[in-house]
Amino acid sequence: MTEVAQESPEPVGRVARKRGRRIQQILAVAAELFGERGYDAVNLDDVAERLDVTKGSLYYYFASKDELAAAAIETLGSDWTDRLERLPAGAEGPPTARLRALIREHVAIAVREYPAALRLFLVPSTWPDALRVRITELRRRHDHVFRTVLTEGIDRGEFRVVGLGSTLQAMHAAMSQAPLWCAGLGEDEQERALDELADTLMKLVA
Amino acid sequence: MTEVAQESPEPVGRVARKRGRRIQQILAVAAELFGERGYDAVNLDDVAERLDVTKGSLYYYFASKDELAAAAIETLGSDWTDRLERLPAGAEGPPTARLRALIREHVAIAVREYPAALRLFLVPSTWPDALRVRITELRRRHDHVFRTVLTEGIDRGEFRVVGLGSTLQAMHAAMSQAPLWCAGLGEDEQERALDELADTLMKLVA
DNA sequence: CCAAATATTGACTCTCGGGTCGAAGTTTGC
DNA sequence: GCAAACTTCGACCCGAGAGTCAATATTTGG
Repeated sequence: MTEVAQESPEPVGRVARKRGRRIQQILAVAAELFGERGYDAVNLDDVAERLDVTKGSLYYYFASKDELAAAAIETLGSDWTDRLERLPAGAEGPPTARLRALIREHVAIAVREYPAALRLFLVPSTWPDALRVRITELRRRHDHVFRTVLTEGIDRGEFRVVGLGSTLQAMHAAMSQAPLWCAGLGEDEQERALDELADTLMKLVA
Repeated sequence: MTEVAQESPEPVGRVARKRGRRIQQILAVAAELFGERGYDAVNLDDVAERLDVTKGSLYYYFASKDELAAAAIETLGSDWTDRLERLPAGAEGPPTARLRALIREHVAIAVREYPAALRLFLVPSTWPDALRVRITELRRRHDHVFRTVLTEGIDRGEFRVVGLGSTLQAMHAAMSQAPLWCAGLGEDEQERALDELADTLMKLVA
């Protein structure tokens, strides 16, 4: 269901691996474009062209635009979410330090390596229904990471929040829009901007 | 340039007024749809259908989809922005009270009466170039309102912020996503949610 | 080296939706 | 009541882009 159009009795030889690599190449390009432009504005000829291939080839691997987009979002989003979940910052130590590091690293990674991914969260309604479900799931996972640290900090008395919901909502919102905010800044300015943003968001739990 | 397709030597009689009303009706529907779905996903047949009219009629008043969308955004956005700029909360009094009221009222109005408008700010890149300019201008005006109160509060020593930029960015981001957050809540819950959000955002300047 | 499996092509179809326009219907002002 | 102005209709054109497919090229394993 996740990616390939044809389902074969999965022969795991050289061939299958090559096929897998090709799919990864396609997904990488697709993810970039879908993230940049949104669903409607991407056309498959463009995707194909970037791969020096024709549209027909895409349909050899994916049954439809929807399926390609779904798979692309899947990789884009889950790579990124996996990474968030495994951030050492999220692991242990006092909640204050953890949260600060979590915010800072998460945003840095997002802005640098997945500038497109955050778009997914901004206007879910522009994506086909099937994709929205996946997006919601990803969002839930992100939420969970931050919620965990937050509740722990609150329990320990390190954090004082007005409300868990609004705090999470404000944090996610601000982080989602960070790439937009950072767009057009130089390396250093960007670093400083992200530091500032992280510090600002920490005030929400101060 | 703003709205009508044909430019006449503006006869300001009954006819012109009627025409004006019709245009307003069209814009109201268009604004709602464009705000809800974004530019691409709206098709003019849908807009026409909601008005119990055919597409041809729309083209009698507007030269193109772009122009209709531009005019729709114009009304949607400028009504809303005018209102923000004129909020009594923004006028005088101690910055703390003003900012809190400003946030609270602004979000309430946005969620209740302009649920679609905020979408404009979320992903500007999905709109045609001409519209992006207008959107940017609106955003600037919103920014200005909050920036004014913030700087005053800082000068007076009432506010302590990490940085003006990141504070504004975080506030705008959170407010922009409020409708998404409030979607599906009942009247009362919504009120409480918005109160909570406003209080949470006040922590950014505490 | 050859046949079978795999991958790619490019020309094709088809639908959707923006945009046009002359004819028909309605309103206005005299 | 009637001509002129204004408004609406709906059939039509057209380009863009999703999706198809038989033919062709390439790779693989024996």
